[in-house]
Amino acid sequence: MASHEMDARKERILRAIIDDYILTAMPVGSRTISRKYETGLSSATIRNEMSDLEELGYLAQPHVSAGRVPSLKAYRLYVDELLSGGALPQNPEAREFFSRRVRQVEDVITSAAQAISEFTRYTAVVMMPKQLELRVSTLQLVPMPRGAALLVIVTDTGAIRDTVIHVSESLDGDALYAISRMLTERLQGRTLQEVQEMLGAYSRQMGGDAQVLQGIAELAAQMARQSATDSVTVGGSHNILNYPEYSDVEKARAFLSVLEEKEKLMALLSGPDEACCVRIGPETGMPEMADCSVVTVSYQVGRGHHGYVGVIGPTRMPYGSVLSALSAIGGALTDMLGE
Amino acid sequence: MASHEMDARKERILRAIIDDYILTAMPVGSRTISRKYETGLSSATIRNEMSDLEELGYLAQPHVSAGRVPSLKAYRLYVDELLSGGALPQNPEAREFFSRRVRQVEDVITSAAQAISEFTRYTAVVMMPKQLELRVSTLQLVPMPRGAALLVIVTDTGAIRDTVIHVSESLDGDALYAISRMLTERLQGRTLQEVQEMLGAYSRQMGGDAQVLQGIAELAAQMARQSATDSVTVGGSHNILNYPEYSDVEKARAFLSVLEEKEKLMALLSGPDEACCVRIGPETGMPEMADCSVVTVSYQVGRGHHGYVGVIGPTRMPYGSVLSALSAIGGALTDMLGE
DNA sequence: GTTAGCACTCTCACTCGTTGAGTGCTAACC
DNA sequence: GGTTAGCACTCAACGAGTGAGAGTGCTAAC
Repeated sequence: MASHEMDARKERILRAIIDDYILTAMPVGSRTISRKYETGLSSATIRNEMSDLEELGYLAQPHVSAGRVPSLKAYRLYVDELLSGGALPQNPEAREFFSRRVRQVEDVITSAAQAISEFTRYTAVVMMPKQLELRVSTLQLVPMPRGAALLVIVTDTGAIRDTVIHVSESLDGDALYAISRMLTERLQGRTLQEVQEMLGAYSRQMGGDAQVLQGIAELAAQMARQSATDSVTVGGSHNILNYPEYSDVEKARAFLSVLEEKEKLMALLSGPDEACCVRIGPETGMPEMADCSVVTVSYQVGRGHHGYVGVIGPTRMPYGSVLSALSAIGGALTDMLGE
Repeated sequence: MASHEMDARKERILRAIIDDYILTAMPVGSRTISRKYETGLSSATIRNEMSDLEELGYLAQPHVSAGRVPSLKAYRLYVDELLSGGALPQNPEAREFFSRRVRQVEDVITSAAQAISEFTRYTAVVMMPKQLELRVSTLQLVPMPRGAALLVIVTDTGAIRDTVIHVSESLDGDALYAISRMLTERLQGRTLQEVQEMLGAYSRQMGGDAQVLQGIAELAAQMARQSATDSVTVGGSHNILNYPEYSDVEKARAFLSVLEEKEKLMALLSGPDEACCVRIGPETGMPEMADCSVVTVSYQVGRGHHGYVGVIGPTRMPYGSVLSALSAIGGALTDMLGE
């Protein structure tokens, strides 16, 4: 049974089949391999090898007289080789794609998702870990025309959130600054939860500026809510329509509807502790994604926390280039958010 | 030839056909009308009327033994009646859908697009008119941890933009406020263009805070760029997959790719001076949208300027409910942005 | 003016050959 | 023993042919 073990030639052939299938999305025949890929072997020999590879579980036939299609096990092997091969191919291009305006953490995340999806032509997902116990660092009111003011809350982690509130028209910039100072002094270092609680007490003391206090309370509540849950962003969701495996509208719709369920998305992305992770088909642990692959790369944000950037697409995916694009963006995110 | 003119009964039948077609997307037969809609007429009579309606150009037959399908002319009549019928049906629900967080103009726009698409289940597009000559109202630096500061620019129209810049760690909140005051004093009332020009001069005078000035210049440039062009946002783009007319992936892709071209989108939306506008098929003036309809409602923003909210979908569309949803959101937008 | 009845048309779904790609196997070859 | 040529075989994809069903148009009766 010597021929039923993997050898170098089998691996070469298998790789050629995977490459061709990734390219064409069509079952690959023995003739194709012997001609398009310079193996120096005839189609008959390739056929024998393919037959062995099928028995080994690396190939499958959609039907008897079609070519072969790589199995999940084949993708797994391919990816493992890719990952064990040490450093991923660098990809400065991908990084270049990601040089957008950067406003606050959320913007970084969405730009990253956009950049990845544009670059890879797949659907990109970026996830931010939840941040509990956010503490207020600064609280400031910026004057706006017509009795409005922009309330800005900055946390110790650098998260920014703001909202427009109405204030008495008699308050000028200096007055607003004085209020800001006072508020910052009292609220600095408090968690968002504490802020909400404290405002109840204050509102009795200083009835006049109830509007301001209410605005703060609302914004703090909103920030707390948002930061307490992991947040996740999708980019390029309709890129899947470019791939023949989704030429059935129903499939495309099923795919897109999963993307709208944040919980599922997060389940898809998070989990692994490794820097890179490729989950193929059922490995995603989600039945409805049984013929998709998820490639994720983690990035550092703050001390020890980490988020994930990922790509979701058909199992037939150029894992190498996707991984290198992802790790480029992951690196950029670590640089920007890691400190 | 009396029977070849439109009469009340023909209109009633036509309306029933349109309603049924909007509901089912299937050619409507005479029997269906005589049974599902309480006309008190037999299918044969309906058939005669349908034949007349076809001759009048309101109906078409995909093939001889299929039912009838409303023509563009029929939709046009239907919509015209709807519009001339005076006030649109109010739609408080739609307005409720649109009660989200509101940060700055852009956020309002995107929330509006989201709300409309979620409510109507069609693709929504919202457009903001360009705002030239934006003048600085306030400019403020908000302290952030670790030598960073949030630079906020507020314009006279209430547009807000911010960015994180690096500043000397020695500057505390009061120092930043002092700088903010100084900057506001000098730049208030200037247009964004002027601000950019003036900063060149300043940077020579006060070398120390070159970073701050550069940050301002960049942000001003960005604001100017963004506000000088009309901006447009899409929501619920993949809602079209819900409709059988797009069960062909190629059509869906063509549709989605138009949505990505901002210029085309703007051409689709803008134009009419009326408050409501329904363009059916070729009336959109865009060949690739020949079997889509575009429904737009305008809203006021600032003095005289107006933007548009719209829905894009198949010609078979419940124009009535779409219009009322749009005008509800349009009203809300006018309230929020109009002043 | 309205309706019942009937012949007619055309799509849709299904079946049935035909075609062609690709395999598996065997026998010859190096 | 490994490699290759040749050939029979299989099965999806395509096209033509067929029957059923939906819906019409027309005519004649009410």
